[in-house]
Amino acid sequence: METTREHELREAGLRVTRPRLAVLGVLADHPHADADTIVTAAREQHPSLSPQAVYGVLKAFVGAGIARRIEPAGAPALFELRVGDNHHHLVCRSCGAIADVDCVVGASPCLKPSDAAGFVVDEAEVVFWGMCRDCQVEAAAESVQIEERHLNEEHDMIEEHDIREGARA
Amino acid sequence: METTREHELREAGLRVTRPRLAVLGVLADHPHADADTIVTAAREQHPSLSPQAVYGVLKAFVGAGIARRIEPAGAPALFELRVGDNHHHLVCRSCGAIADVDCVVGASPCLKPSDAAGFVVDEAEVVFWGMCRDCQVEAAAESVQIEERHLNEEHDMIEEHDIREGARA
DNA sequence: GCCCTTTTCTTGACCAGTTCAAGAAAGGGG
DNA sequence: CCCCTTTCTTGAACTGGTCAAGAAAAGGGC
Repeated sequence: METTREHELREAGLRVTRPRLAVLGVLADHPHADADTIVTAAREQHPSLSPQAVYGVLKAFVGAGIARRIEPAGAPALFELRVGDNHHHLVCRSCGAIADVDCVVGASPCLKPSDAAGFVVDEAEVVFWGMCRDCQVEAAAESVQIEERHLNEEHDMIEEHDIREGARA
Repeated sequence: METTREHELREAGLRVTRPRLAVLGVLADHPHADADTIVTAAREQHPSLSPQAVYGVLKAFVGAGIARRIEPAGAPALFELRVGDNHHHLVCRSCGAIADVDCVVGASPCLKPSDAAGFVVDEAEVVFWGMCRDCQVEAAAESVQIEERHLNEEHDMIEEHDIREGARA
C-alpha cells in the first residue's frame, strides 16, 4: 500500500483518490511533466482518467502546496513536486528540457529588485534559457552536416530537421 | 512625417508599412501591451487592421530584434520595445500590472546558475511576483471592510483557515 | 459495516490566444 | 512605372485549458 503517498495527500488536507495517487506517482517519476504527459502516464494505473480530472488534481495539488506550476514562455505548463525551496529552472530552447537549479543566492526571496516601484514582492522567479547538452551535440552534428553539404554541393538536401525528441519530462 | 519610426523599421531591415508604423506607435505609448490592446489601439490609426496582421507584425519585430516578447505565467503575451538591456519585470499578481526593473547585477546575462547541468545559458529571465501599490491599497481597504462585517455580524465563525499565503519565494 | 453529505471525477461543451493558409494588396528596386 | 517579393486581409483551425452538470466515490457518524 502506498501509505506514504496517501499520507502526503492527507497531510495536505486532500482526500485520497485513485486519480490523485496516480498523478502523484507520475510527478514523482517525471519531475517536470506537462498535463498531457501526466494524463498519458497516469492512465497506466488508472485507464479511465480524464484530462479534466488531471487538471483538477493538479489545481488541488498546487492549491494545497504539494505541487508547483511553472510556465516557461511558449510551452504548456509543467508541474513539479519540489516545492518550498524556491529553486529555479534551466530551459532548453530547442527541446524544452528542464533542469532544476538551486536558488542562486540561497535563501528566498533570493533576489531583491533594485527598485520595486511600489510593489511588494513575494517571489522572484528565474528562468535560465539556453541549450541542453544533447541539443548542443545535435546542433554541432548538424552544423558539420551543413558543412559537408556545402562541400559535396549539388546533392539533394538531407532533411534532418524536426528531430525534436520530447525530452521534456 | 514619422521619418524616425520609418527609419527604425528600415534600420531593422523591415519594410515600412502602415500596420507596422501603427503597431510601433502603440508600443511606444504602451510599454507592455498585449496583442489585443495593440490591435484596438492601432486601429485608431489604421481601422482595417486585423489581429493576424498584428501577430505578424509583432513576430517580425521580435525577429528583427526591435521588440521583445514576454509571457508572464497565466497571462497573454506582452510586447515591449525596450530591448538589448536585459532588464526584468515586476508583475502584479492581482491586476497584472507590469513594471520594468533594471538588471539586478547589471550586465546580461545578469545571473549565472550555480550548476548549469551541462546547459549553455544565454539568458537569465527574472520575474518578480508581487502586488502593485494600487492593489495593496485596494486589498487593505477590502480587509477593513471584511473586519467591519465581522464585528457587526452576529458572531458567525471567523473562518481563518486556508490563509496559506503564497509565500513561495 | 452502512448511510449520508461533501468532494471529486467523468463527459462534453466551450473559450482565449495564437497560428496556419490562400489570395489580394502594397512596398520598393530596377 | 513595372514587376517581383513581402505583407496584409479574411477565414478557418489548433492547442492548452476552463466551465458546468450529473455520476461516482471518499470518509465521518451511527
